[in-house]
Amino acid sequence: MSDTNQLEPLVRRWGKRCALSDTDREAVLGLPVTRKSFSKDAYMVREGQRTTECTVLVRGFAYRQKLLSDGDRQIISFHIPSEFVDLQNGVLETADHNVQSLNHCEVAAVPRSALMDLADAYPAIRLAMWIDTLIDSSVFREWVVNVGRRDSRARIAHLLCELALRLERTGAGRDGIFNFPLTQEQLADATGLTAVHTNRTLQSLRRDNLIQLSNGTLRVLDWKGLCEVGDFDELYLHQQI
Amino acid sequence: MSDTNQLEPLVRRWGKRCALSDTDREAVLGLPVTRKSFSKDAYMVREGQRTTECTVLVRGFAYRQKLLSDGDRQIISFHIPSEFVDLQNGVLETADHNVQSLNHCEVAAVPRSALMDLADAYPAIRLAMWIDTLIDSSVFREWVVNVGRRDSRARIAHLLCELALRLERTGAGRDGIFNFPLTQEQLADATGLTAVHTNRTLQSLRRDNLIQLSNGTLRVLDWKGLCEVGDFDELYLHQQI
DNA sequence: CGTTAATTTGAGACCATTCAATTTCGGTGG
DNA sequence: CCACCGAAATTGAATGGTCTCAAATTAACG
Repeated sequence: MSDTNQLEPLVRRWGKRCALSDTDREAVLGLPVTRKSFSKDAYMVREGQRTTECTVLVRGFAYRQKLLSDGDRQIISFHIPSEFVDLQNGVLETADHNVQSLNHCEVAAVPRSALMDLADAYPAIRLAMWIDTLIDSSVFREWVVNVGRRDSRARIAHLLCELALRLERTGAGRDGIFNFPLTQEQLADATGLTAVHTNRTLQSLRRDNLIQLSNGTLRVLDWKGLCEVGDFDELYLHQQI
Repeated sequence: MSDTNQLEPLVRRWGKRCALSDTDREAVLGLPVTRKSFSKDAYMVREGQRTTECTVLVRGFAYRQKLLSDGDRQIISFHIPSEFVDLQNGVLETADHNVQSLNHCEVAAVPRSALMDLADAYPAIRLAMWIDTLIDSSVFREWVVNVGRRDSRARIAHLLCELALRLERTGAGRDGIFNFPLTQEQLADATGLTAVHTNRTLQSLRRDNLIQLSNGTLRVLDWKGLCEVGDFDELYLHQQI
């Protein structure tokens, strides 16, 4: 874990999607990176900031959020290791939202210019990057639907389906059991509900033997049932596997 | 209007953002396009479809939407002339949502392969395309916030602010007066409300002398006031002008 | 083992929904 | 030009899902 390249998981993930040549691979692994760690709830990116680098999550979870003028918060996405938390900041000049660590995080920060030079020089990498941002975009669209048109049970169920599937696909869980460090308040901020109602909704899902959730562990007891309740269709994740 | 190139508005819009050389410009204008028209409420793209082309809106309005299993609809974005309604379909294999015309539309359809070849050959154009998709993405994020955390007055006000600003920026309105063909049901589907409550909310905004809205015409009477109510900050549109 | 964060519970209030009926608007044909 | 029609907008009243506010319980952590 220690001295292997921080960007190895990224290359592995991209490699599943696009055919990467050895040259491509080495170009990515040769990127200048700064290792950083963030303690729980730290700000990794702030809205309004000029963009100077992009951040690959190596260990831990992160989330994007926006604050309203009245202090309310809406979480916009969650991120797991091997994902960029702010790839759009390689292209856009100003960050339009905040990124926070969910727990202790290790990241690799890549200077914006180096990343863009890489994209210009390597078509396959550029494509992988573009696809990353486009899948992000698709997830945001699904979240608009989730908070816009689903009731509380469906919202929570849908979010759990998404996270469970993404965790499983990256090997971060087995048999429907996952390390799941989200608080109920964070689940609430991601689904547009209050923490209190999120609590009652989780109880309702537990009562129906769809999930177990406690001590930072999520157990999906009934995947089909949970998908049903959450109106979940994984098409939007574009996981061509 | 008739025989000038359909893609002229697209080139003009991109030119404001990135420096395009004459070669760039001509390359775009030389794209093979199919002109199509759609009558009101026609489907331009369907979820699940294999992607074969991308569509530039030349005249009329369009919107993206997803349907839930119970038939409910969530509108995800609106589009005005000179914008692609589905640029991500140049890269992703499968459409993950529907696109519908709002009124009579004229569009230019560009084959996916031609568009991607262009992107590979012309760095400036590729960047313009990437930025387009990234701004889309930023708008989706803001919509997550809008439907997730704002009350009905703020949701409607915010949506009106966004559309008014985008229309004004493309020269499709002056002095806060816009051609605005959205029905209240469509406003409702975009904000996650019911048509009935949207109606009452609009009345409330009218009562406060913030807007007039009737006969397909929107008049913004108090821009600052409307921004205030909608908690609107245009940063997310990334309009570097 | 104390202290704070996170979860859970209860009761009442409220914003938005539902359902149904009515009115207005826009377009069409006689 | 008026009568007609369906779509869109408007209104009312009752219902309900979610919120608010507070307090109590449990879990996490140094």
